Amino acid sequence: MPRSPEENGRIRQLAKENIRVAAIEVFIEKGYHAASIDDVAKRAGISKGLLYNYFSGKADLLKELILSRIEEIVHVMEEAITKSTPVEQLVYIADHALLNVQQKPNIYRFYWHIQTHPEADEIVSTYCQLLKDEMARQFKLQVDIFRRMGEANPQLQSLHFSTALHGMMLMYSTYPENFPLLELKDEMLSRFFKYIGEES
Amino acid sequence: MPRSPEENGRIRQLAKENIRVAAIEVFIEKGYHAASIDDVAKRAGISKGLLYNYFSGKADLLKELILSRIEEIVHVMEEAITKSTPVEQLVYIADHALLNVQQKPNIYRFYWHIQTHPEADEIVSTYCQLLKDEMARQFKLQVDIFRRMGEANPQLQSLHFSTALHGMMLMYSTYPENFPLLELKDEMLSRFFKYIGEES
Amino acid sequence: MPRSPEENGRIRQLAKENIRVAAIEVFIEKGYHAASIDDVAKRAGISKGLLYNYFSGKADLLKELILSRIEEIVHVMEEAITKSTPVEQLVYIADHALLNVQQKPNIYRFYWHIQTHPEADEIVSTYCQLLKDEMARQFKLQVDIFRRMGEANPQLQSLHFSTALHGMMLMYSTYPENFPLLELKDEMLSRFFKYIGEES
Amino acid sequence: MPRSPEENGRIRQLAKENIRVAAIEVFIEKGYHAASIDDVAKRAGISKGLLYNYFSGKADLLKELILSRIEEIVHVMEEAITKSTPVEQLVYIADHALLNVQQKPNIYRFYWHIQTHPEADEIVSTYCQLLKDEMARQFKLQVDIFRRMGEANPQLQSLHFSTALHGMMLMYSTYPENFPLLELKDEMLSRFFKYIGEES
DNA sequence: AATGAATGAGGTTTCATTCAT
DNA sequence: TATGAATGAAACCTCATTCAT
Repeated sequence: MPRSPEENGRIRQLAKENIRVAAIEVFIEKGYHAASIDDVAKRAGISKGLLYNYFSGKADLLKELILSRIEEIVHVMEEAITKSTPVEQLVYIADHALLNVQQKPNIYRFYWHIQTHPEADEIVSTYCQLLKDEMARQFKLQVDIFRRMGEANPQLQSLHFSTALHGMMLMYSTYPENFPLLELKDEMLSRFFKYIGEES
Repeated sequence: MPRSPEENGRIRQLAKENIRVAAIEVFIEKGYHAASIDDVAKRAGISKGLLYNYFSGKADLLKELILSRIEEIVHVMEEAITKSTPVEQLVYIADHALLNVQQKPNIYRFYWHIQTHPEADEIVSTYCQLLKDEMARQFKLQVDIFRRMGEANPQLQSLHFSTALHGMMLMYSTYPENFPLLELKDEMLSRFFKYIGEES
Repeated sequence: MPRSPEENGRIRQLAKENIRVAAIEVFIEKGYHAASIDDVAKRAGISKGLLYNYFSGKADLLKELILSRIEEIVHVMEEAITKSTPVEQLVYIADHALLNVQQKPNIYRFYWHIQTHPEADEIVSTYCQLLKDEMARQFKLQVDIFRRMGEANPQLQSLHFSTALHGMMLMYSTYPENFPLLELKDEMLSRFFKYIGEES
Repeated sequence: MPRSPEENGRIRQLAKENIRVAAIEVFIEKGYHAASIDDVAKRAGISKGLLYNYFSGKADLLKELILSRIEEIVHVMEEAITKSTPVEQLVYIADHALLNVQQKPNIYRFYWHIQTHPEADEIVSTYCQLLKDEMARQFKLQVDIFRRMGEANPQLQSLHFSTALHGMMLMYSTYPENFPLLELKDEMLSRFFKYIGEES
């Protein structure tokens, strides 16, 4: 008696998730290019063949990871703009970004790594561009926040804010030991808002 | 009439430099992993075999590039500390860093990429660590500069300065189009030093 | 209410026939080697697993197709010898062969292809040999027909007849466009029998 | 001291020829699709890698074989039309074709095999088409010969001639044992020309 | 010093076949 | 009877590296 289609669908979803988790682990450890499909399959505890049942290749695997990443990014911004004041919105963005890099520095590092890599592979290139585009879109929203704060040059302020944030994230993810992330955040926010955030 | 040993050494150095230049070009275009030795040799206008005469392998090539990079970094700091005041020293550091990323964004990008994911073997990993170590050493020197400025928390200020700088460099090298690098630098420096740099 | 054994057998036969039809279609389109079991199963509208319920593998599938082909060939000759005169018998053979290649040039092509290159394993090779043997047996029967016509060298005449026929079939199946199959047949038959066939 | 470019060129030509010979042997034995690159390399006594140094893949290998085949075909027709009378020209064509199939039945079989195969591979498809095209072009030249003989329907006569010839070649190459090739040829030529060829 | 022919390990991908359900 | 998830062997291809010349 065959499995029901729903049961099969469930199995597929679990298997794909399992592979995605394995893939990001391996990609983080070895880098996307140095990682082999076999590495990923072994980590996921399955055969290479099965991996190809779910993903059409290494590029497809990366594509799906990037799409997930994009969703996360979108989600954060959506949450941020529900806050009531511009300052709170920016603080939320900063908090979230730093919390994220603190909890998973390697993931932040990995996506930046991917984004800074010259890409021979058409498909990967395309999806990396999507990620860049989404970050650009998010940046525009952040400019709006600064505009609502009445800044004279919201574009520049927003850029300043983002570079400061990414600078921290980058350095934290590269040198996570003894990095005074919270102090630095407070320092930065106080410079921006003459105000010291007391939240997490 | 055989060449003198010194002459031979000089020729050898020129040949190696030629290959190094070709290598970084190719690595930047394709990425270290995707670049082939043959690509590098062709770019340098020599045969694969001859390349192996100068470098013991692909990893060795990358190693030497990293060592060159370290030398550059050391050199910049050495220049910086010849300036007479701490502010001038920091301004020199910032100017130099930004000028550098502006002229060769891909080189900055490439080394950061390499540094955050030593995709190659053990030996490259070791030399990447050297690069990190050098950057850490340089950071300590920068802390001293801030200390000489009489800052209460020179460590934090220095970190703040570096993160801001690297944030800019990172974002500029990723999105070079329409990036107001100089404006942003002025904005940053003015916040740091209540002062707007009028240099280059 | 369980089905009777006969009913089961009949259903099984229908299922196998369905798969056979799908298989020859796919084999003709992609070639035996390039065709996948999954292609065949999809074309038949069933799952891979079920296909293995009816056929023990890809080679077995081809084997059964060859056996069907042999049956067809036997059948044609059986029909032919019911005709009353040798000439009618030969005309029937020629008509049938050419009608067949005209309607299904690809099938003729496929079996000739298979026969001239048993690309598969031992077992398929064996069954290809059966097909060759059957064609040899049929050839002998055709020699008898020529003998009954009183030909001095029936063997040679029969061979001449067959080569002419297969030459036409081969060329028609390879270049089906604008091929004057019927004219050519008339030309050939008239040379053989001083007679022009007026049938379809 | 490096080899001179000419020496290298010579080595390359020898190596390519060696591989071509190995390839056609293996393709004949196993069929193009069932043959693996490794089979060919082993037969040629070289590594897979070297094979890829000379040919960009299996399809490229076949391409070159087909191009050689086309050259041969062109050459035969060029020779034929140097003969003084149409009959001599046709006799030359027939003799040459049959001599060829007699000496290398497998090669004739192989190229027909290739030509009758549905081809997924774009490049192979293209070059097979070239072969077909060349055969079509040659056919036109043959029609001219029949026209010069004053035939009422040279097109049909030429087609008849070709189908008869290919029929023989096909059957001989499939059943080489005890095949009365020469007798059959004489039979055919005498029917065409009321004349029995006394040559080779 | 200089070449590129040659190797072989390792990577990606496909697919016939098995098997739990 | 029926499904498709799962396997693994084998195919194609690339490229760092070696070596005869």
